[in-house]
Amino acid sequence: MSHNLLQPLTSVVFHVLLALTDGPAHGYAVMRAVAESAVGEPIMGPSTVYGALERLSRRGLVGVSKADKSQRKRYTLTPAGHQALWAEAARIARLAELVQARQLVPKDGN
Amino acid sequence: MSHNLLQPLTSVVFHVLLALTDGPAHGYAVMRAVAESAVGEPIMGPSTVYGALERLSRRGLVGVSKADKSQRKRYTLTPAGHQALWAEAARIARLAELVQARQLVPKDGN
DNA sequence: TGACGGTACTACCGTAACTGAAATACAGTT
DNA sequence: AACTGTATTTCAGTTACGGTAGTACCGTCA
Repeated sequence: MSHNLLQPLTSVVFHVLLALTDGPAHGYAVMRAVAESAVGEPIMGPSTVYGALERLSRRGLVGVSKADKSQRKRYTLTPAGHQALWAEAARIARLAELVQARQLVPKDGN
Repeated sequence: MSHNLLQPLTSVVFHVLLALTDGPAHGYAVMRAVAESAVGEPIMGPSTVYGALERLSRRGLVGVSKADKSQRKRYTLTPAGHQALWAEAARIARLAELVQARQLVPKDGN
């Protein structure tokens, strides 16, 4: 139960959460992971990724903690975050099916 | 060629374009189709759907024409719109694969 | 005929989210 | 000391979404 009212996730948010499934990481590492998993989509600058991380922590989908004495922060996927990502994955799977059902073709030429 | 810089599409936009693959329709019909294909997602009111239609027509992804003497408008999927939907479908398929690769599980219990 | 419900669209406004550009800071190399 | 790469922050701008509400037209049924 408890339908997250956070659906659907935006692209940045999705990629950020996905990146954190590999384990905790600091922002810059998340940024690189996102850049990698979001190839083909418009490039997301620092403000986009860090902004998403901040909003996600406010919502409790990721946890933050100061890593060491450095300026770094450590971001972790919370259970709620994992759950939200899972829900989004399910949504995406549904969309993929919808598309299949329409037998969409890639616009003749090209 | 000509990578649409419109990626990724928002949920409303996706569902609106998808609805129009069945052929031209007027706004209210699109609204109902969207409500149907977007079950599980937060309900989209008139302003959301009509707003999306307006933005899409400005971008040339849908065409508009006054249907008959009534207040109705007829919305059509343009080639560009079809192409954008196709691109989004491809993106979604990629995301689905990404998720699979992580072997994401639905949060133990539940 | 006049109230009512369903169709069809429009207007307005607040808010949250994204994005670009740029600044800061620190570490290691050359 | 200059430079490159890591790591984060700030700020300002735009857009889009979503709520609420209002207009208008049509058929029907009492």
